[in-house]
Amino acid sequence: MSPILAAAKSAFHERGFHGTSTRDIAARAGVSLPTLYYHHESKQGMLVAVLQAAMDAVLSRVRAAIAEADTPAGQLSNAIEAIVLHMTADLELASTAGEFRYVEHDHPQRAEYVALRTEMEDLVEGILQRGLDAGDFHIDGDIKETLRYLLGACQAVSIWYRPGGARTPTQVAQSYAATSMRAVGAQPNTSVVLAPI
Amino acid sequence: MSPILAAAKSAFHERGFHGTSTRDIAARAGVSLPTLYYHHESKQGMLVAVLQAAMDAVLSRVRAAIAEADTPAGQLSNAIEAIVLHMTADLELASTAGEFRYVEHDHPQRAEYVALRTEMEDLVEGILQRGLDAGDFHIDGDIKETLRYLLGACQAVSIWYRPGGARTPTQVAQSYAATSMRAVGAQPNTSVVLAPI
Amino acid sequence: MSPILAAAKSAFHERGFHGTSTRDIAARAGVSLPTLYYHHESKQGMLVAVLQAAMDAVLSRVRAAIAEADTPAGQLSNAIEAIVLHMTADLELASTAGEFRYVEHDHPQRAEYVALRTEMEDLVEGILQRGLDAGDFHIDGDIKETLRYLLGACQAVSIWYRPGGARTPTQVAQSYAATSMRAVGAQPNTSVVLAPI
Amino acid sequence: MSPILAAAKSAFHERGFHGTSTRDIAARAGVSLPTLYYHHESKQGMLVAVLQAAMDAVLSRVRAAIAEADTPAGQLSNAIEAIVLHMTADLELASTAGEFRYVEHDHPQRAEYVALRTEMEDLVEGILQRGLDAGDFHIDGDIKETLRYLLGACQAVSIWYRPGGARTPTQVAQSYAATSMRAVGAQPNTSVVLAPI
DNA sequence: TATGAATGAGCATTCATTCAT
DNA sequence: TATGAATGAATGCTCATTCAT
Repeated sequence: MSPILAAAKSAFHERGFHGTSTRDIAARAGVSLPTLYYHHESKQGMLVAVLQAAMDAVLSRVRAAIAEADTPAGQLSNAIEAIVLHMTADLELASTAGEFRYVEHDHPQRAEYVALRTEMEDLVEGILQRGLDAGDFHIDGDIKETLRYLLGACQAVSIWYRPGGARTPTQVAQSYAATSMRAVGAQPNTSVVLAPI
Repeated sequence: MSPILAAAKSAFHERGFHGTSTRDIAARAGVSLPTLYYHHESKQGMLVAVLQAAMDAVLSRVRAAIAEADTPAGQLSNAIEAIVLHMTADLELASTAGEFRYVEHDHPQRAEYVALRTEMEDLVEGILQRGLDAGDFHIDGDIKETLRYLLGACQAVSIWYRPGGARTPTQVAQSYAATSMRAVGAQPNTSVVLAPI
Repeated sequence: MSPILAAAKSAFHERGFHGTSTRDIAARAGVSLPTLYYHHESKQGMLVAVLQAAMDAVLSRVRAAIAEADTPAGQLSNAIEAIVLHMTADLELASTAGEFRYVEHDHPQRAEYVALRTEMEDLVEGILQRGLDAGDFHIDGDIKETLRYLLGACQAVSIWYRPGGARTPTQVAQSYAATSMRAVGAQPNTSVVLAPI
Repeated sequence: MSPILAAAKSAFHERGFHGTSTRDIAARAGVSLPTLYYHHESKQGMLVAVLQAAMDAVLSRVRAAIAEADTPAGQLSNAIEAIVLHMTADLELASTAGEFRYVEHDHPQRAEYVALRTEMEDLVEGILQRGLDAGDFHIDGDIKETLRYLLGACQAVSIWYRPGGARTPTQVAQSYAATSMRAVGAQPNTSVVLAPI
């Protein structure tokens, strides 16, 4: 990630998209204002670039995490761990996801980002579905609602987690995975532990 | 809630605090710009007023929901339902909670808001503690982590929920309550159903 | 004309629309920059307002000038005098007509301005037509081409005329009227002299 | 004319000097921005170069047009035709003359340009003077005023003329020449017809 | 000859806020 | 209570120009 995008990421994390000025970003990146525009179309373009980097990162981690297990329970546990580890590994990056709402509807890369996000949601939904079909999971209510419940809990990690706190990323990830397993009526999976990012 | 605060609430929901201009708010409220300042100290003052209204609402509902049950399981189920119903009852109001981070640290009412929020977290944490002590709940990991897991899942409702969707507020609330019960290793509570807000 | 529009008129005259900054205008008007925007939509809005004032002025003068004569020759002579007097009376105002090309095609008032301009052209063209029909005028070539020839000569006055020069506005106007009469093959009209503006 | 100057000419025609950015010019010319500065001192330098090319073109045509006739009437008619043909032959080139006002007063080539323009004006003024002396022309008012009248009418051609319209360049030129002859009280000259450029 | 990368200065416009009424 | 009018400061962005390569 370029110094400019790293600066944008950091600024968006601290102040939000609309609370961040392009001068903020330039100062953090140690470049002049016009240099920002030599490398990026607009402030919104920087946001989209950061969002895509974040989504690329989490998506590839989730894919890998799923591939490392062969039961729905193992896959869900691994996926939740991967998502939480993504959150804690780069809080600034992960937290910008909430700023997606400020991307204009007709932005060229918006649909692309949504497609990636949908792909990730579909990956987890697929696990849920297979776990239900196999009788490994037991939920009531809508499968999509359960999906949102799980992903919502994980998303919130970026709100409260601070590095150097009482719990390590690995501890948080394992705890969230175990809680998620219970939430879908499965036995907690303890066999595989993902390495911290 | 005054027309001005209702306008602010709506604007903050749609565009975020920094994305909302005072002209936005005045136009939505149908008043002139200076009228805003007759009733409120600043834009930030309007945000704080909205946040407090939201916290007052959810806190009183959660208190009432807890009082209606006498077991940790029943209380937790009711509390989750209350929180989710609060989210769905006034999406615009509930969603502004995320804008709290933009309240300046030395704002007079900031501590007050934090105290209310802490009170609500403590209420739910107390339920968890009593449920664990009684052997009704079974979690691993930190109790505060579990608390954040549950509240994070609920908070996210304001991100994806849209009125008029496939699921009614009551359905969502019951589904979230049931999932939360499983998440803490308790039997789903089906006896009490809160009325929609 | 408001101080702001007078400032804009003067600045557009000296530096052209694109060469004029809104700070130029504000400084000339003795107001702050935002005050400009309290009274006008945009820089372009100020240009349009100035253009319309100019067109209103010349159109009403031309209408009156035509009404004061009852032969095509007298009307043409008077109309040319009126146009030239308009040019010399407020050089800054008249010279902005050339900036019309920078008004965006979809500007709300653009069509309105064009309509007024067309009305003025039609007034003069009508005189030409009646003079030709009556045998008072003798041209070869297209009537519209002759119209453009006459109006083009008059328009150029704003390029070279400077107040306080060797010739008074009245002298210029009479000279232009006489030359125009010859250009359309009519006898110079010497009976009526318009008062200077 | 180099691709860069051709691009500048076209851009200045469409948007004016101040409305044209160097990026506009570079993009039209298909070169990078610094390449512009390898070939030209500044944006203003490009304007001056275009202006000189235009003046060189019209001046040589007018000189030749005058040389082809031996009476003031013939010379004036030919000169007007030459000027109008110059306008219609390269509208973009001719129309930039109006941007001369944006050349800074101390620009090295400014005086040179003014000298050429004065030479052209003097050529036509000389014709007028000789025609008056010979009793071929009859004007009232100032000779310089008549000069400006004629040149102003011609200059305006670049404002309204569009290639492919109802009238050919030759028709316009002849019509303008004939009108100009009448304007100076001379008989229209029909003997010599300049070839279109 | 050409250009990728950079920048100080400036652009039109909007910001939250105030004040006289 | 309310607002027309105003503004200092900042906004996102572009300008003409330069420099190292």
